[in-house]
Amino acid sequence: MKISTRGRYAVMAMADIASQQVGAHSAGAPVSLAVISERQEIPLPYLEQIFQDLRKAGQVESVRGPKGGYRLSKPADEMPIGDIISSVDETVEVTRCSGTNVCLSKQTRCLTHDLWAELESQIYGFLNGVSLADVLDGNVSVPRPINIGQTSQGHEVEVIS
Amino acid sequence: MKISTRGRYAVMAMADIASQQVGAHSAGAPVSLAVISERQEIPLPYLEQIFQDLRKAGQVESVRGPKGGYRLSKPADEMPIGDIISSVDETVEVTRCSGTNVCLSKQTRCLTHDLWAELESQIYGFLNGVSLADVLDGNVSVPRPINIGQTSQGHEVEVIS
DNA sequence: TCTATACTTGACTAATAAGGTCAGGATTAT
DNA sequence: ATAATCCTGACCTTATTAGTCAAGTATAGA
Repeated sequence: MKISTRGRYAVMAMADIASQQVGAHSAGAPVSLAVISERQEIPLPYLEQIFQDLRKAGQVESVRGPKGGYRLSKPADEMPIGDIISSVDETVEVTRCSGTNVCLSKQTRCLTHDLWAELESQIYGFLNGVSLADVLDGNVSVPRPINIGQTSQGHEVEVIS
Repeated sequence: MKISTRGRYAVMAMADIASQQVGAHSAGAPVSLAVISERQEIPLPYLEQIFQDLRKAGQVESVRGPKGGYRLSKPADEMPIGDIISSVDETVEVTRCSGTNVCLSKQTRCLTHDLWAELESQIYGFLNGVSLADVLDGNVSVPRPINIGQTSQGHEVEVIS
């Protein structure tokens, strides 16, 4: 399992823009892709591609012409990382019998299905619980789920303190 | 981001074996790959490949010859899904400057690094908190992290009850 | 002992997706 | 005008995934 460069680059670039903006305001001079490309070491044409997705998803606003560039469409603390990634990365893929196709019988195959669905939900939950501002503040770690319910005997969830 | 078929197939196959075993015992007749292949609709030669990994990682024991097959090396409730996936899937990949190479300067680029590291940790945490027995029992959903600490202003973590 | 059933090994191939490039066009500040 | 930008879509190259193949080796049972 791995994270695509598109998703990573998108977050890096958005963080770059956010770091250029004064305070939490989304105003200020737009940041050009040429500059981001150089600072973050991302190929310019690839960035252009990625920013089309971000723009279409409403994450950024573009300003054309000289001195143009992009700025965030919202303050960084109202911008969950999950939204950024969803904008450029097509969803988290899961199983064969996924999506609309609901499995009728509770067979082994589809029991595992629930597992992937829950994993997907966990990932989205995490990514949507972290904002771009959190990333800039280095404020990213999240308390581990507390084990309220039953776990099968013998298998303990490790809680890191 | 997506889950490879290797990882999925491994869990499906392990769940298949576990479902054939009486109770939580790891004893009982070994299950042949031919049977798993048919039940789970996984190509036999591909399964053979996957099971070599599982065996080398100590997740299963093999019995050769007629009436042979594989059985779990441990009771299903002592077998975290994370271990199964790690056995066949090489690790969760993260960033460019990952692994041993620690970033010295706290630049934008490496701030995002912390994010991916934490995501990885979350994923492993989830997968290791669910056992094969949990999957068979349909007992997979996990309480959402409780928001103890500070969140940046304006962005609220949604808690599903 | 023979044979069929199974696991074992490792090289090979085909399909897909990821990652990135290119050529040009549209807009606008100066 | 012109240069700096964004905008669009097709294209290419490479790595990975997914799967195949061709040989083995071990062993239960007739």
